[in-house]
Amino acid sequence: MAESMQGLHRTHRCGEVSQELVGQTVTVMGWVQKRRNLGSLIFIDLRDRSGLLQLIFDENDVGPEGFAKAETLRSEFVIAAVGRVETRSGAFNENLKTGHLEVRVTDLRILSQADTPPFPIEDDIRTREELRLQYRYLDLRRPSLQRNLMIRSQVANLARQFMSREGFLEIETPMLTKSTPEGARDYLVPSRIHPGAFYALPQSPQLFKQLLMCAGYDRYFQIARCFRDEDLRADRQPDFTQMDLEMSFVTEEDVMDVNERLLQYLFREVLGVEVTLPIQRMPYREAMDRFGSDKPDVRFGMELVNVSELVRDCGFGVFTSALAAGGSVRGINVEGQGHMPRKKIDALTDMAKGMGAKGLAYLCVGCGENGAHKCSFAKFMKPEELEALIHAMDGKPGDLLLFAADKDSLVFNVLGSLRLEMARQLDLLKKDDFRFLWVTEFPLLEYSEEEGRYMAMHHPFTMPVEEDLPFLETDPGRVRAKAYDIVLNGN
RNA sequence: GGCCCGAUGGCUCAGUUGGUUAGAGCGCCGCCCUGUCACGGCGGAGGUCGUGGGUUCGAGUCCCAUUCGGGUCGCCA
Repeated sequence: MAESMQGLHRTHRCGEVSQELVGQTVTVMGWVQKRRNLGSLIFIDLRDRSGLLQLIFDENDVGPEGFAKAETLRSEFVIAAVGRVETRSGAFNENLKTGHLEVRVTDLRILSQADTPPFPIEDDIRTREELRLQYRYLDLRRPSLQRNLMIRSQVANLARQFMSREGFLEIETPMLTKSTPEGARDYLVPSRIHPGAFYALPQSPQLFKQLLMCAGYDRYFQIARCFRDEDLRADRQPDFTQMDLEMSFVTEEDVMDVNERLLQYLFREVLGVEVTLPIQRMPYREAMDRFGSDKPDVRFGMELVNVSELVRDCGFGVFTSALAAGGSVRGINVEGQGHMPRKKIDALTDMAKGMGAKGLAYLCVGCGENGAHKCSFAKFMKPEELEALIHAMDGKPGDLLLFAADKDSLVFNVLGSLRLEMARQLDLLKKDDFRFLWVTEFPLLEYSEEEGRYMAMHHPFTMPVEEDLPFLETDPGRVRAKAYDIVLNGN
């Protein structure tokens, strides 16, 4: 039997009950997180989006009827409680914002009873996602999810303030549109008026923002929903939100500057993290050479080393044939991991093979008997060639050197992924370390083996770098674009 | 779409070479408890082992099919 909240008015959220309110009467409403029944004393942790607050029920304060009602409280009951704020007379709970306080309840109403939830409403649960989604309204009660959506709201709010100060207009663009030739597949919506015809949902507001610039709106931004009809990944949604902006009469520098200052502002206001400007820049070519990725995680080193020239004439066929085919041989030095068990190295090899590599060459510096090297290809190389290789990799005794030999794109992919995998295994990725990076000078075009022609690497709305214009006809793959991406910790 | 993995009480999992009555922790229910906050104590309920078929004296366990889910690759600025 649910009771009405008639006549009651909430005075505070749970997390807002503070020291200054001690002695005052408050009215709080929320969900029962936890009940601790000690017989003639009942403690309830009350939850709302602001946090937890302990309620105490004593028959002397709440009366026999109220106490009997309190005894029926269970997880996720929605209740209203009136009572006096007190400093706890028992031990404090230092894990709680309100851990020194409690509310001694004088009036309790059960606004809604609840079934036992199918999974606990708390953080760090291991319940499978399918079940959480089935009970989405329960999952969304969990503090970490509430925090995510609250931060998102805060970010949107701050971004609007910032962009407005910078002279940007927030303009909404259509959802039901014609297909735009971007990389992904469009979502289609059938048209009622034109049978057989379809609207496309926008993959981005790309065309519209360019129209707005043509029309003289000068600076535009939008917190834009985008739709891409591709298969999902753990970190990929078919519809997502992006901060979209466009500016007239500006250079790349101006665009990067606004973006940098926006990020700095958001990180400062939301996380209290100070991002130092300007953000480091790195050409695409360098990012690939050093990190094997166009979105490098620069929180740690383990950079790729090109050893192609060193091994060009060595006796190891895997290396020489890859070079003969126009590829390269590159390596990474996983410092101090030379004694990694063979099984784990094999797992890395399998990972490389999964990405299309034929194998993975390894060298454990000085980890064999009597300080010899443990190495998958030592027998194909002269000792001095091996030493030169170790020297080039800056290998010290106890280091693990991993080599990939193939065409460049594959070598980058394999070593870039192994680099990240090793960093994960060695716990090198600190969560509170924020390393921004601009990757610049992306290639304009990329050769598609599937299509048998050059295609736009990012999207077809990118201006080529002026000095590369002569290569557009002769060597299209060489043309750089005025395209730049900002990367944070490899994302 | 290819390949790999999984499905056992409400949740998360264990279950040996096929062999008595399928277990654990948490949760849930009841009784007791005035300072708990992972409360504590005692007692209890709850599972046709995803579905269908097969092998066998006997299947949670082996085989086939199927459904659902996850990962990965393809795909995706």
